[in-house]
Amino acid sequence: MARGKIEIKRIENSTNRQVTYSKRRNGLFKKANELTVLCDAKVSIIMFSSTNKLHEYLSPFISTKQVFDQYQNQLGIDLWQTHFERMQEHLKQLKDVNNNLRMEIRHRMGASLDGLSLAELRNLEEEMDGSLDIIRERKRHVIGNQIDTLKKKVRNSEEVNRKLVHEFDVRREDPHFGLVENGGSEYDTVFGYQNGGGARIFALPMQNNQANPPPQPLHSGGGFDLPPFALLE
Amino acid sequence: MARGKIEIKRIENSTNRQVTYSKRRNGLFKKANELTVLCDAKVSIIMFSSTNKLHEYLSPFISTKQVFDQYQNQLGIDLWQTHFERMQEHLKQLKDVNNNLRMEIRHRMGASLDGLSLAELRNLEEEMDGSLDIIRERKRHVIGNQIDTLKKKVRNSEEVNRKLVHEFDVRREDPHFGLVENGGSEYDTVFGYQNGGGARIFALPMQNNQANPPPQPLHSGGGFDLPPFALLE
DNA sequence: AACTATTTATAAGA
DNA sequence: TTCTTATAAATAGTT
Repeated sequence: MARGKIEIKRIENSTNRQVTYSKRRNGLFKKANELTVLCDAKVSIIMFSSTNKLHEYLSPFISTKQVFDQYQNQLGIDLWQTHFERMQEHLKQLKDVNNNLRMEIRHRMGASLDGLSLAELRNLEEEMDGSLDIIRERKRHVIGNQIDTLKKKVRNSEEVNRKLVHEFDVRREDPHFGLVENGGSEYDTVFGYQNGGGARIFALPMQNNQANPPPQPLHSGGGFDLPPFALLE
Repeated sequence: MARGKIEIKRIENSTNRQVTYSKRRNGLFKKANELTVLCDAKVSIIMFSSTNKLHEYLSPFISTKQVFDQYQNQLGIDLWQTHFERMQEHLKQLKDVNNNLRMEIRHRMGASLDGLSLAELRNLEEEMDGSLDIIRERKRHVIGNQIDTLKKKVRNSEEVNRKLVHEFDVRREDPHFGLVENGGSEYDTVFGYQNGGGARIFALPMQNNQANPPPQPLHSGGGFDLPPFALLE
């Protein structure tokens, strides 16, 4: 429209086309804006160049979403309808599955049995009978495990107790026991087992052998002043 | 832009505004179309007048939905995101519920019991035991009903049989029985009961009385030609 | 809706 | 890209 008329057909020169696109885009947006102001209208322009670059004009005080919602409203269409419908369908399916599952549970709880035929009732009974056997077996297994664990704990406890009683007896008969080098290591063994086994920590009845004074001071100030055989949590 | 410059601000005269809107809208759409052709671009213009009338321009060979999808793609946004997200959330919840229900059923089927504590196992066992009682009770009830129904059928059958035998006896003693007008209606009653009750169709155990020549001709054309005592499925 | 004086847009060139 | 400018196109106000 200047320096010569042009035919309205695709501009083959790519650079030219690009330039014209840019110029005319500005012109279009300017016109759109004038229209917005002069006529109090709402205008949304979305355009893509031949290289798919996006450009947008939007009248002030509105959003693209508003434009689109109003657009769909006035045309009475929903461009994303199928998408939503598919999700709705999915939701419905899940709800149905849900209801079926609930009904199955109800049956297994002995409720809503009115709709079941004799054959179905027999099936249900047999199946639940079998399941119950499995569950009882499992329960027995768990109980068995717990009993085993308790037995081990008891055995440990008895072992420790036995050794302590033995030490007690040895000392009573031999006041110089505390001087024997090997005496302590035995307790260490007990210790290690106790801790490594994850069992309760045992308050060691080790007398302070540092204070290893004259004849038999061991009993007076020794480790046996501790509360005897206390199991600490 | 002609016959005098105008200030770009809202046209207060409503008629004027309307006219200008119309003229400039045409101009805008024309420019948009030229741009589309010249530059091989895709343009979408959606506009609403001050009276909220909708007008749209769209380049050929594309759809408004395509424009919008591409628009959202390139901007990396989804204007309906929250809407979809809410549905997705709902879907997820339903799936979770579903999974929980399935797990509950699995437990009740004696599967996947490893995760259950002893207390839970005990609970499950007790509950299922109770449910099983209910189901067995129900089964007994259904069986009872069926037995009652069968008993009724048997009684009916016996009744029919008794009457037929009685008729047989009567006839044997009184060869002229067939001439009594009321004789047939009694059988109709029995017949009707049998069919209306949904029970098996009873092939009447009447011997082929055709071979009962001259004396009682009424029976020859009747319904008593059927094989004796056959129960039809 | 048509006309037209005038403004505005813009193609081509720099 | 931007500026310039001759010219085409758009359009405000009128009929």
